[in-house]
Amino acid sequence: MLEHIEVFRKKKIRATPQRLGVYKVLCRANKHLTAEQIYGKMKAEFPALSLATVYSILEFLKKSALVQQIRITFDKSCFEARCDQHHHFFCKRCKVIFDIDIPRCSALRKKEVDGFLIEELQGYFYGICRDCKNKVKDGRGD
Amino acid sequence: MLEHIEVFRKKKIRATPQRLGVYKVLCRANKHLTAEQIYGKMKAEFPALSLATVYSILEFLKKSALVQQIRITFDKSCFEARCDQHHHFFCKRCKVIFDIDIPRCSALRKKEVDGFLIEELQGYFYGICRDCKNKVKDGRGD
DNA sequence: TTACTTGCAAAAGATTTGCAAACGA
DNA sequence: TCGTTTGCAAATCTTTTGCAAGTAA
Repeated sequence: MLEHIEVFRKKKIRATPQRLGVYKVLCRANKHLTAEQIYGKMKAEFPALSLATVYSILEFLKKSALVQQIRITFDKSCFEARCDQHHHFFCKRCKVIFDIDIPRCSALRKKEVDGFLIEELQGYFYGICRDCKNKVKDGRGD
Repeated sequence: MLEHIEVFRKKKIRATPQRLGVYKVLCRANKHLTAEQIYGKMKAEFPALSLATVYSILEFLKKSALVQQIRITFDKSCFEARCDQHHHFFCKRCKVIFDIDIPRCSALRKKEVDGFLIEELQGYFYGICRDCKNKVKDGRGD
């Protein structure tokens, strides 16, 4: 796996410690974090860091196609260091977001529908995740 | 078409003028409106109306399955008086939201994937709509 | 009558902005 | 050096909340 700084160099992105920090946190977490959560995970290493900077960096990394923003709940955004096409599942019970891949669906692959040019698709699925479903089935309503 | 008030009666929903107003505005607009836009369209008929009330009514109508909320852009929610399953397309150029129906896609119909129970799906498509695409093609970059 | 709704004002929470100081290349 | 980035504080914008007054059934 390419060192994070190498990823930046390849994209000709100026590698500041804060930018690398945000990117590393997202890569390592390997899941969906809010700006606030990223900020929290960076505070130890960057005591002077400001939340506004995290937002600004996330905006920049989005434009650089290193980070993706999703808004699967109505309250706040999450970010992840994965930019290939995939979809998301939100468990209404445990509130966790899962990645889902639906490889074979022609409708989701079309680049054009009714003259509309489709550049990007975000599939947001809502329901109950496997673990929560099993808990309910077993009568463990925790 | 059922009178709006009849829809409410069938669902045993108390029919206040403001609730009917929000619902009518959404039915008549037949498109996606923000809370602010709904509020704007109602001001003439309800001078005392407050935006907080619009939000509260929208929340209520959502729970009553008369209204659906979508969040296809990162900045604000839109509401529509259509609750059947369909998806949305956001034109990056003219910023308009379109409804799209993708009838034949098995992956989108599954009720369960990998043990995950899917209760709802929001498909958000992003791209260039037909009109904007044609304008670009014709060299009319307006 | 009475529980539910509305209007209002204020609060909350996420995100953005403006600007001076700091910094990477 | 110099244009870019960061930190900070304040602003903005959407949405929510608490509560008293009003209202549909």
